This record gives sequence, structure tokens and C-alpha cells, in this order.
Amino acid sequence: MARRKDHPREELTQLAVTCGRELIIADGTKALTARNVAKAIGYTPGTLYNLFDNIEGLAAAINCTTLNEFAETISAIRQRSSTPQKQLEKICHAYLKIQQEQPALWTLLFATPITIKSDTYGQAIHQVFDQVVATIRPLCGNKNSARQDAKIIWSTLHGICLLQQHGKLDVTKSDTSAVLLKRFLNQFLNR
Amino acid sequence: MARRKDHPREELTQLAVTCGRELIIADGTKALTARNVAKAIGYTPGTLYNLFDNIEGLAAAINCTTLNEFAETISAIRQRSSTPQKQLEKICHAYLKIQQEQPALWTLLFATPITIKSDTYGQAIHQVFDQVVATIRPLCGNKNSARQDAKIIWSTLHGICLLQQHGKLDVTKSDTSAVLLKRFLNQFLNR
DNA sequence: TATTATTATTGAACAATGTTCAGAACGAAC
DNA sequence: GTTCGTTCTGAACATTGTTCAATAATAATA
Repeated sequence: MARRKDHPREELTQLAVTCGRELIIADGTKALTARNVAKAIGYTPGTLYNLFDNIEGLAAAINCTTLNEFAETISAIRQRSSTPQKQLEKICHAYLKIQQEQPALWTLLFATPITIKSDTYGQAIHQVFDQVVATIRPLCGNKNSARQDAKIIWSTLHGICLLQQHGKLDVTKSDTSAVLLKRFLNQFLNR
Repeated sequence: MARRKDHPREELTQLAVTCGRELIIADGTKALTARNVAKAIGYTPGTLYNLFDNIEGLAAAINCTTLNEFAETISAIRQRSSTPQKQLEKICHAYLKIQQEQPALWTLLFATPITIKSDTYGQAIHQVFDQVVATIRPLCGNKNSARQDAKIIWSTLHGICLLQQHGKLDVTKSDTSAVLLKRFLNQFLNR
């Protein structure tokens, strides 16, 4: 039996998140099973249910780390880049990059239904989204329309990546997600 | 035992699709299980695997009917409405309407990963999508940009509905999917 | 130090899922 | 009536998530 307090609870939770993440990166979202994760952290399935309400709780925790990383990336972009427009473009491309480089993590985050009710999760999303709103604000008239525009841009990013993922609708060389994004931003912002 | 040829194969397939659809409408996508459908059509689970490769095959068949209905709706809109712009608006609202009135069917169609490889499925999608392209074409310069714009609009519709579904990012009364759609179309098309 | 209390962990169990397949039931053909 | 080819069954298997009484390990206490 694993020794008690080999890992304090907080550390064990973090370990589960890390191992779950690696399982997903290695073998896709379907690899995130209770038994797989338990084995990876050297415990039995039951222990996971001391750490999370259910397996969705673990998924949500993994998504939070992805979101936090993205929030960091955005923060760096906003500090470095010059104009709001340039910042926005880079943020959008950073979004696309997540899907390109970590498709499985992106899938868990944005293409897997998470029906959980968690403040932490909502906060993690807003740490990303609110920065998008703030970046757009100078490009819009008032605060309200900035939120709306942010939601629209966010939605479009989502949708473009979903098209990309399914390989449907011939997202071929000429219509890559980057091309679609560029066209969208041009037409949507230059008005 | 159910009698042989009580239903010819084609009819039985259709029955499974219809019953599966009703199960989904009644109890959500999670109700689409092999045993549930088998029970509903008065057969045993094994029989379903004579009709479909796997349960995803049934899901795909159900999605095809949803897509075909949508294609019909679009066709009617294009015949009745006046300008291409007006047509496009109505098509987009018809998309939103599917999610509003049949959320579970919409979820199966657009928010559930279907990894199947089927010509029929691809055709059904294109029967919808190609009409969107055709509608947009008069609003664009050339054919290529029409396809790109159609993909962008399609993506945005997707994304807006996903926001709506998750209830994330405060899609409140003031920022309904209809409001976001209107703003998007205005800014994206009136350039 | 010995005993008790607390807590973490196990591991076996349950229900529900998709899926397979040998064999039974059936209709048709001869 | 016998045979043949389908269709359908229903029991099985593997995997899921999830629970929970029992147990082992530590902490607290006498």
C-alpha cells in the first residue's frame, strides 16, 4: 500500500493533474480514465475520488492548467506587442497554436462537454477571456460592445479550430485556420 | 423472437434512426445507447450491429437526417427570400433555431466528436454548406473568397452556439446568440 | 510505551457501456 | 421434408465510472 502522507493532499492532486495531462498528450483524451491515472500516480482508483468529485473534476483541473498557461501567454503578448490590433492578432494566433501543438489538450478544453459547476474553472476562463476583452476595448467604442466583440472573436476561433480538427469542409492548404483567421480579423475589425 | 423480415433491412435501419432520434430528444445524447435503441425498436443489441458498424454509425445516420432537414430549410429560405443578404441572415437564424428548439440534436450534430469515415455523412454536410457558399457568392468577389467567408460564418455560428450551450462567458439577456450573430454579420459583411 | 482515534488507501464490488459471436429460429428453395 | 442461407438472439467479455466496508498507517492520548 502506498504510504500515508507520501504526498500531502495538495501535492497528490497536482500529481494527478500532471500525470493526467501527460496521458492525454501521449494517447489522447480517451486515455484519461480513472484506472490509468491511478496507475500513473501509483495509487488505486478509489484514491482519485478523495481528490476529485468525479473524473470530470480531474478533467476540469487539467483544463485549468491549460487555461492558466494560456493566460500567461496572453499576458506576455500584451506586455510586449505594440498596438492593440497587433496584440489581438498574436493572441488569436496563440490560440491556434495551442490546437496545433497540443491538439489533445485543446480537445479536452474546448471540444469536450464539461458539465461541472466550479468557481475555479470559471475564474480560469475569465483570466483568459477578460484579457481578450481588455485588448479589444481600445478598438471599440464602449465597454459593452467590447465584450460582445470578444465573444464573437472567441466563438470564431473555436469554430475554426473545430473545422480544422474534424478535417471537414476541406480545410486544405489554401484555407488553413491561419488564413481563415486573418481574413476574419481583417473584415471584422477594419470597418 | 422478432420475426424475420418483420422489417426489411432498409426499413429497420430507418426505424433505428427514428427511435434513436426520439430517445435523444427525450433524454439527451447520453440516452443513445445500444440497449436503449434496441429496446425501442423491439430487437436486441446484437441486431443493431447488423445495421451499423458501431454506435457512432447510428449517431452519424441520425445526424444525416438532421442535416437533410436543415438543407431543406435552407432551400426553402433561398427560394422565398429576396436579397442574398436577407437569405444569409435567415439561414443563420435557422441554424440558431435548431439549437434552441432541438438542443440535444444540435449537440449530437455539432458538439459530439464523430470520428467516422463516411461518404454519406460528408455529402449531407455539403448539401448544407454548399448552399451557404452559393448564397454568399453574390456578396463576395470571387468563388474562393466565398468559400472562405462561408467557413468563417459557419465557424462563428458554431462557436456562438457552443457559448450558449455551456452558459459560459455570461451569454445573458443582453448578449443572446441572436444579438451576437447580428453584430457579427453587420461587421463582417458591411465592409 | 501501549492504547486509542483518525485518516488515507485499498481492492473488491456494482452498474452501465460497447461489442462479439456461436447457435437458435426462421423463411425460402428444392 | 430436407436443406440452405439469413436474421436475430442472448449470453458473454472488456472497459468504463463509482462506491464503500475493511484495513493499514499515522497521530493523539493515557
